[in-house]
Amino acid sequence: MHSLTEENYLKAIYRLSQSGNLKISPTAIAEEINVNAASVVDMIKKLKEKQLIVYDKKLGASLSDHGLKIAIDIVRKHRLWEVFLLDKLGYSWDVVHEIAEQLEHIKHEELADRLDRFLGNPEYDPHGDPIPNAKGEVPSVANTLLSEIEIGQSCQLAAIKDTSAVFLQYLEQLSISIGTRIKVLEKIPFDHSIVVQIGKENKTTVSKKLADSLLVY
Amino acid sequence: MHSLTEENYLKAIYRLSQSGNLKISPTAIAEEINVNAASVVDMIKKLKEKQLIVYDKKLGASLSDHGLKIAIDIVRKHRLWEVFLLDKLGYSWDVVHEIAEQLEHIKHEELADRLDRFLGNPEYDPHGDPIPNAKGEVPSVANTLLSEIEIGQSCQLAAIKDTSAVFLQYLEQLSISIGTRIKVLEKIPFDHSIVVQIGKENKTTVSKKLADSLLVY
DNA sequence: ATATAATATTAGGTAACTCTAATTATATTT
DNA sequence: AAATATAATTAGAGTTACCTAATATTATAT
Repeated sequence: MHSLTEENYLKAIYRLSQSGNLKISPTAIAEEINVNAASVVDMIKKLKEKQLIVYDKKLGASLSDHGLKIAIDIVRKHRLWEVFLLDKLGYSWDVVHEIAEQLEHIKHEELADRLDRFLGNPEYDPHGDPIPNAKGEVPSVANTLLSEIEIGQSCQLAAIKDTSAVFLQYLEQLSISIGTRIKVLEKIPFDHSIVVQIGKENKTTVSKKLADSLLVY
Repeated sequence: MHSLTEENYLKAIYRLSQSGNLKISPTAIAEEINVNAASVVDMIKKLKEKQLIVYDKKLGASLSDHGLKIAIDIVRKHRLWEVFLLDKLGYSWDVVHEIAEQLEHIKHEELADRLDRFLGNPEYDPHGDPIPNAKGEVPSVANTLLSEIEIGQSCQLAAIKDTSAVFLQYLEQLSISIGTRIKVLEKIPFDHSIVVQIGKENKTTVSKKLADSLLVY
């Protein structure tokens, strides 16, 4: 069996690889989970011995088949619990993540499947992230940023690239949630700010940084 | 903050005191949570320093006000999660306990209250144990054993005193669950076995040991 | 190509929780 | 009351996961 800490390292490596990180270095992992790089080196050694990852100083770390399976399983549970907390317990977007960080480590073979069925087999979590199915297959995901949408075009929010509380609270303030229709009205050359219309609301200006955190289709 | 391990020790002390244990000794705690008595002595020292328990070699351990509050909170969460697992996820009686052992340690102020509301504010868990409310008040509980019921009398199962899988599976086999009506038909002097009628079924003989594990009203 | 900066690694240590074995204290028998 | 059994405690050590500080390696810039 693998410990909670091991699971968190595997998840971190998975997330880094998903966000297109070419080389997953000890420092990158250290930043991801807020530990010292020296600790990461220790854990890399351990996970390598357990054959959950492959590590090469040049190429960085990557998950083995077994490691990937575990990581996807954690992510699946994390996202299912998020749906539960939001849909069933009425939690708000921005709190859900930290509780799911704890719930994802609850162990029981049937648990994820039962939860999945209970929630109506959702494909995406409250942040728009795809929920892997029981086989570990991951639904496809939008890969266009709001910042890439042309002037005059409309799109819908599919997912977000940041889950920090400040970010989620700001989205709430802007009345933006998954599925919200956004029309790009103008792009400011000076700082790449974008003037948008959110749903049926009046127009607002959002920063490049925000537009780079929103995935749309 | 208190660790998962500390919570488990507090819960153990609470459970021992609830089951009418006069003196809660290191050995008693050690047996309750399957650790070595020497480890318990260490932890007692720690919990005493944190003022979560009071300990006296003669009188044994007991919870302080603060310790009691924490213990009741854990028990509350444990039992609410049990209801969730049984009612919502369709788990069977005998599995529910071990998963709730993990879930009870999930931390978030509002969690227990939200779960409670979602489940419809249940007063008893699947084993018939009372669920403390948000204020820490514990609903009253039956305290008559099936073995104490007179011949000819009927009663209903209120709660059980054992949560082991073998016990729960045997109950299931006998079609006994919380609320089941049981009539005492005969008592065998030789070994104190009891002949009972379970619900509308034919009569069955159950051992003294079983009759001592069933709380009725 | 060398100096400088950044990263990776090793060495040594700490905290939490566990254990076994040895010791001391308390009960129970005889 | 002495002998014996049981329980409580202390001492010493192991494991996991973390840290800091020192060193080695690799990349970047001049």
